[in-house]
Amino acid sequence: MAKAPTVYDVAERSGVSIATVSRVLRSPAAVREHTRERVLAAVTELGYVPSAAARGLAARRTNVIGLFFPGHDETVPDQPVDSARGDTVPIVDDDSDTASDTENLYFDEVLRGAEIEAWRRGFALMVAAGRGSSREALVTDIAGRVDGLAVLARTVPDELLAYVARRIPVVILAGAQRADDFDHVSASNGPGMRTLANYVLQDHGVHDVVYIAGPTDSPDDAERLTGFRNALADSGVAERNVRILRSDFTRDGGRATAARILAAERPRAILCSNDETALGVLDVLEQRGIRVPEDVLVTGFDGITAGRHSRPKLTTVHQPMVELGRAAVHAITARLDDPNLEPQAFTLPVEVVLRESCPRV
Amino acid sequence: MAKAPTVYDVAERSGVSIATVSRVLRSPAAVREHTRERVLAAVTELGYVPSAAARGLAARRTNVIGLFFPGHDETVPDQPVDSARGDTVPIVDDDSDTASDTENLYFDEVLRGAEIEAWRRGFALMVAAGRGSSREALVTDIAGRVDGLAVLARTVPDELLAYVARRIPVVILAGAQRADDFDHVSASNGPGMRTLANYVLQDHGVHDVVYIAGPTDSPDDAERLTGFRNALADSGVAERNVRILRSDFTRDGGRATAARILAAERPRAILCSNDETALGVLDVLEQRGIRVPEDVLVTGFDGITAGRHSRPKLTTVHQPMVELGRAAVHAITARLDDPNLEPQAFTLPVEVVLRESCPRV
DNA sequence: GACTCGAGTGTATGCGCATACATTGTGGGA
DNA sequence: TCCCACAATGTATGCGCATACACTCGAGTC
Repeated sequence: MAKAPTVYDVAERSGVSIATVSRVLRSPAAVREHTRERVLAAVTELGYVPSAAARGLAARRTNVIGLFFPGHDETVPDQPVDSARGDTVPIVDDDSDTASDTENLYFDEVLRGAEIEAWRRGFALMVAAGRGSSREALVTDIAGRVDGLAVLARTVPDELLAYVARRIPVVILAGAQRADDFDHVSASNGPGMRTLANYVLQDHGVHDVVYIAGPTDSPDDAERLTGFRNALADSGVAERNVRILRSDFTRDGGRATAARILAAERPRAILCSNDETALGVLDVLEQRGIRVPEDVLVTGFDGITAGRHSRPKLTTVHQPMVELGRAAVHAITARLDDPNLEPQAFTLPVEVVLRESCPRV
Repeated sequence: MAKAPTVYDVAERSGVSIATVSRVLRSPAAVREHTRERVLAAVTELGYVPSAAARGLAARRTNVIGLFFPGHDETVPDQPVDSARGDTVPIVDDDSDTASDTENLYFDEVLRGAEIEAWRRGFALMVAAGRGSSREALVTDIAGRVDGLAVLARTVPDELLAYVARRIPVVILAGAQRADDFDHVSASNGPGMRTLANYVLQDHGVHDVVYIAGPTDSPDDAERLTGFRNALADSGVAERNVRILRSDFTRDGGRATAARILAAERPRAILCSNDETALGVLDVLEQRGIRVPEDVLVTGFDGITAGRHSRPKLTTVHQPMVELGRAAVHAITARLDDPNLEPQAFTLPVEVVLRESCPRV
């Protein structure tokens, strides 16, 4: 790596001042064509690459947006990376680990959306995982590098967000719409669940229903539960005639809860507040030879990929994850354009996706 | 957003010089504890967040690593992001699009590995998708922001990489080990396929085999094909006794190729150079009532998640994608530490994963 | 008691760029 | 013909930080 050329080198080589070089790069229209060509030629010859640090310093903005997502360091070994030794290739049996492909996929799509939208608006995207230790250091480190920050809900403690939000716009992604000063982007959890539940209660005419809620600290879950209750009201079903249980959003939790449910009288439908729970329920039902959807209807929420491949395929409410990422970036840029905006809440539309576990009637 | 405080503000407030403030943040041990505490108190009170741009400029390094991956703008609409209008939730039928979860997942895991390793080494991670248009602008834009760049193979034209590589280390991820000046990180494609093919040829004793290769411009594919040929030699099978066809790495391509294969005499095994192709083959076999593995063995390569959920589950060679990401960052940091290193090639170990489509004998 | 030495801190400078302002050149209107 | 407006370019400055170097001061050293 030779020492990187600077505007000064380019200016000297093309016989202009550094201001002109800068203008060629930032506002080409302000420079005569002849001059511009000479400068660009020098740029290419020297292999000039503008320093984003210097530009950021001078322009007082970095044109970078940060995206914070939940951490995962537990799962990766601390060992150094090694090359293969020799050509030995082990042969192992099925490695199915259903745990790993849920949140990942969710995040992957959010990232995709954020990246696309950021690029369209002329920003680069920086990513970081929220980690258990020294989270604070990470957050301020990232905060110093970006013009705005999107944070997956509950990845970062509130007081830390507040600290960062004193300097740059912060948007909270896919959590609750809380009454705080942050911008929020999320999906219509309540209406989604309400529509799906009404489909079961009315179109399928099934009133004998169990609802499996998620952890109490999840704001999404609270909204979904409310949606379910609204559906009960819509359909004229008294809440005391249905069971509402709590699980923990995991597949294992779904299995355990399904076992509890089946210990009593078997319901005609089990509505789950997320897909993983529903997959766990399906596991238990299949294992006991209970047919889905003939004996029991099952539904989830989220639209994770695994639900498309389950047996039977899972009916669910699909969240627009790519759009969530895009909306987050949109919210940040909107606030950068006008810092005095009132705190905003974007609620993105969802879709009920009917598959085998609760088919179209 | 109030104007961000700087080292000068912190220095003034805590009654020290800016040099001391800087030292408290960068090398705390060099400052007396009493002083340090005063400075840190001022930092907190003012909500000081160091400017990465200024630091990067002064220190001549950004502590950011860039990750370039294949683009995907085609799939996302250009419309602005809207909030939900009212609470209308559409109800749609199954939306299965098998296309979307392959490369994504692959990239997601690479990203995960890169992010983890970067963080461990004190770097932030910036991501960008290689896009059709104005790729050049994007690349140099990112290049100016980072200390090193990891690029998914064939995302960026070679001459552009060469341009960037004049300034910062560039590592090519998961492509061929080409004879160029870049560092390379990839998986043992050849040995992986060789081992899997030998398992079919020897352990299963199946010699009546068709091999479906991928596109000719894929270096990974070339390595896999070589691995297959080595296995033929290992097992004493003449190449003229097997068929080698070419497809395009897609599920649709797999379907079409399977149809071609079945037009002639049906083989006992079909080895595919990637998982998607294999999934397409499975589609056709199931549709024609041909049993897998009883009638035909099928294998893939990559270890994508969809292969764990297929019917039957797909035997494959699993690439360590998280490790690829980590290794890429490792390679970059190694070169930053010692720019005079010879070009390196990391080849990461793979695993043959036996599932239903070609079970353990 | 003068001297050395090192720990702790301050002063001054430059990193590479954007940009306000100054300067020069050019054509059109009076 | 002279002046002015505007286009094109140059000059000078500061963005916020890291760091080389200078400086101070107190504890040893002899």
